[in-house]
Amino acid sequence: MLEPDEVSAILRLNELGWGSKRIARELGISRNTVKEYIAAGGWTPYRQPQRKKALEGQESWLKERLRQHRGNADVIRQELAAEKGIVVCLRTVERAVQRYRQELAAEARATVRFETAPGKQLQIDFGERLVEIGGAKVRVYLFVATLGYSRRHHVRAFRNERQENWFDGLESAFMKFGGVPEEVLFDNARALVVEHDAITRTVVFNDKLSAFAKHWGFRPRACAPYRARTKGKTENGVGYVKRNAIAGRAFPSWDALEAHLEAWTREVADLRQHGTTGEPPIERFRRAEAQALKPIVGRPPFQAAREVIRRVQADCAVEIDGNAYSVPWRLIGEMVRVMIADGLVRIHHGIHEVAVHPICAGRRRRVVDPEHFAGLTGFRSNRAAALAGSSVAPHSPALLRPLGEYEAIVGGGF
DNA sequence: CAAGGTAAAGTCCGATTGAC
DNA sequence: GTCAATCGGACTTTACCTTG
Repeated sequence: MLEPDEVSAILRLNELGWGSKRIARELGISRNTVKEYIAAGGWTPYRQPQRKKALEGQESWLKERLRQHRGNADVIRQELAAEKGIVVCLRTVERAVQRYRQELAAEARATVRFETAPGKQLQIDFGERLVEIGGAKVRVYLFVATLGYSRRHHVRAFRNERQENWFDGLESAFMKFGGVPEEVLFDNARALVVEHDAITRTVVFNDKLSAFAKHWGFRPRACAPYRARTKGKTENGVGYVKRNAIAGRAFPSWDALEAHLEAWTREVADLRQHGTTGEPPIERFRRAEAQALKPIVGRPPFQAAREVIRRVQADCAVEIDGNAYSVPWRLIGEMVRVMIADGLVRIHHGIHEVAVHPICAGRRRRVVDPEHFAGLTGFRSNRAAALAGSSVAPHSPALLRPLGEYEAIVGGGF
């Protein structure tokens, strides 16, 4: 590649009538080169090698995946191979996405700097902690919901991290705040995630949560595990509760713990001068967030579509919300799936629906289908046989109710 | 065509960071 | 604290271009 002034020298000499051979000799370059530049009529910039870029045309795809995978280039490399059949080394992907990193980092900073809009987001976290209750160390699962704008907390204590407790906690938060936010951000939501792909880092919520979210009208979001905990969050809700409300305290009973959490939220957490907002959460909530939440007036609780697993008790029934619902007596001791929806309690054993009852509103009631006791006439003879020392059927029911009650039921039903 | 130049791709390695 | 994942700098190889 010649410099522009060398090329202009060629052209000048050519204009003077010099032959290409002479010019080449004079300038110490090849005749081919002289002829080429004369033909071209001047200096041409060096034509870049037309080497194909391995990731040519993938710019927007890369950008999107980079965002999706929170900056993990190796994941993108794997997806490139799997989805597009483009096999390149990690470094190549690194270089390709590098320019997008800055953009994403700037966005991340921006989302930290700019506060969440009122009513926009509720952040949920479950944390466990040993708490002294009644003199014993008890494992307590703390459910903490924090409104993004006002930073107002709602705290509940549970004995486990089961799905129904997530729902219970959320519903109680909606009740307390008097509304539903646009989205709910789940941190560490093991009980609610069906699929958590470690490679692609995608999260699939289970159907139940989807239904719950639809029922209440919020959008569920999983907090990405990638560095989300440390970046941007100045205060972790559960950590704050653990340090400030629980640490160093002992409680005489579970009820006392719950009462304390409630009072602490009201008298301490709601009133504190928040480090970032510089305002007590309760004031900020009343000023702007309360009216920004979607009202819940007239919405029934989600239990309209609940599902629980129960073991059939020895009295031929399963207990749901303090009431007992009968099932066929042969299922005593078996695990059954109970679906509570549309005013009905539907009980499944395996794939078979074995009982349907209307939901009982009260407490300590028994809802009985006499059919479930059909065949119990053999019960007395079994029992008599057992008493006589003969073999007993494996599922021979050990009924807790007085025999007379069953007889009355069976007699009344037939 | 061979030699040499350029830019992209690939390789290696140390530093950093998060999980434990 | 260790360990592993990840990133980016420095270097090497490869692909494509120009020149002699």
